[in-house]
Amino acid sequence: MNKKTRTRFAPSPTGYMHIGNLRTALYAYLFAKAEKGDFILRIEDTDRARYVADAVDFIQRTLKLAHIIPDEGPDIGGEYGPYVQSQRMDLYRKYAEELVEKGHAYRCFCNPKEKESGEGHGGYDRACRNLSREEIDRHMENGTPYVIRQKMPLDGETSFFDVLHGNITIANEELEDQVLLKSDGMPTYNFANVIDDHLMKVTHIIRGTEFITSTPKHVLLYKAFGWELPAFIHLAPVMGKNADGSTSKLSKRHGATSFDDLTKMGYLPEAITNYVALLGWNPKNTNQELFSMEELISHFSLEGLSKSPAVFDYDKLGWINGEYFKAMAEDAFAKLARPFAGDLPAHLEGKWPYIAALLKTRLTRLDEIPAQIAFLISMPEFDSSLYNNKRNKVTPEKSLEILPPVLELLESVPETEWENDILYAKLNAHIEATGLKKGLAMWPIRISVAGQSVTPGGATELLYILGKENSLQRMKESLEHLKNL
RNA sequence: GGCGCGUUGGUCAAGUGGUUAAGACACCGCCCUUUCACGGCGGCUUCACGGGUUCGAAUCCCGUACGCGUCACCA
Repeated sequence: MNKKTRTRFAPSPTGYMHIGNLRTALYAYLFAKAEKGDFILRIEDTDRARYVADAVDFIQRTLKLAHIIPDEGPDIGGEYGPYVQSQRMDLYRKYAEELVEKGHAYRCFCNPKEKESGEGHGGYDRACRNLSREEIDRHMENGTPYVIRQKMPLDGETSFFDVLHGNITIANEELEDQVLLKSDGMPTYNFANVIDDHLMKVTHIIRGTEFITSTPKHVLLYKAFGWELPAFIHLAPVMGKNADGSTSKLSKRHGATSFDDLTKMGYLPEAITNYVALLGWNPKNTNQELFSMEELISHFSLEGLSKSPAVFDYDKLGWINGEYFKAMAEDAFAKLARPFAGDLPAHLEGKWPYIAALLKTRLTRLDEIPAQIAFLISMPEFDSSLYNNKRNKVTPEKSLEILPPVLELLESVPETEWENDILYAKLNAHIEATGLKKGLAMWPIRISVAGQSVTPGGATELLYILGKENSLQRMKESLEHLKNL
């Protein structure tokens, strides 16, 4: 029987879930679940200087929102805890000492500030490899601060197999004697990572491509301990598009790049996850693009991962988000969208479900709502050129003929019958009686009450939303403007 | 600069020696239509370049260019 698949997401606590990190977490999660394995969350907080309070909490909340659920982690526990590296310091020291004992590492008492500039890795660090027993003891007795460095082979090469990239080989002389244990007793990423992945029985390491060149160092560590190597999967970065058309690794200057930012703009967590999954991965044997988390899991495979960078595209995210809106039930959408509409006058508040239904198929994200409904709250200034419409052969002059009788008709409609269907039926009857084209008559009506050419909903829908009094008032004022041309 | 990784349309991408080189977003056009949207139909634009190998190459090999990563007591 094969070993149970175990993957992990190992962020440092920065209080910010970059979309690239989220994607890494998602792939690790999807793979683990596709293989019926475990996904674990581990916090890599070994850099005291960069620690951000509450960041762990933030990470957990974000993963939960994105439906990426760890099987083991800081708040969940598990067999291989603790899952926060700062709580595992004794472990790292023990293993570092073991390496020193075996001759794969050594204490280095050099002060980095003394490092000669421009000499590459050949200078200060390796000198300590040859310290005599007496010199080491003397330093220890004096309490000289030290770090533990990995003793790299000086020749030969180290290679490893990457699932995406195949065999990768790097000459050992390129590898410097990296620090394993810092002078404050904390391990470095490159050390803690190996220890924890082994101890936590991680079988597949899924992480960013920035770690590809340090992987040989990790491999050497595994070998020094005599541990079995996990599988490596190095993901290409997520890029952002720059103003000049070039691309670079997605960062804040490209706009919203955190999961949090995106949800605040009105992208659904499910839509974000769906889109992000497709940014660098494609399912085999299907052109499907809309996936629930369950479908993502059932379709996921490492073969679908792309090894070249992918550019984050807000247009496509918007399309997917829109598809999610369309798939929603009307009442659920109305409820979800309401907070984005801001304060509404009472007469609009009551009609929110109706308004939301019209908005549902027209949105790419929820924060577009205020701009879409602003005209309902107050009549915009508009130019009479809006009465021109070539398809329906409408002109301002024509409108001036059409509007007065319509106004008269609408005034006769009782408040109680002021509903879309009734209004439509009455207007339609009038239109047929006068021999007008439907589009020709509806256009000026809509413009006269909306003051803009593009609106959510047609003429009668807007009349209904605005209400009789408001509609007629707007129409009268518009008519006055038209007469004064 | 050394080393490593990458390169199919504007973007995401399928493709694993023989295809009219899928599909999606965006864009454009048409249809539908009480505007827009939705929906339907159609169009535009691609294998970075140069050499090989082969009957045949987007697919294999070698260069070149470009991009990215890395060279920390950061992860």
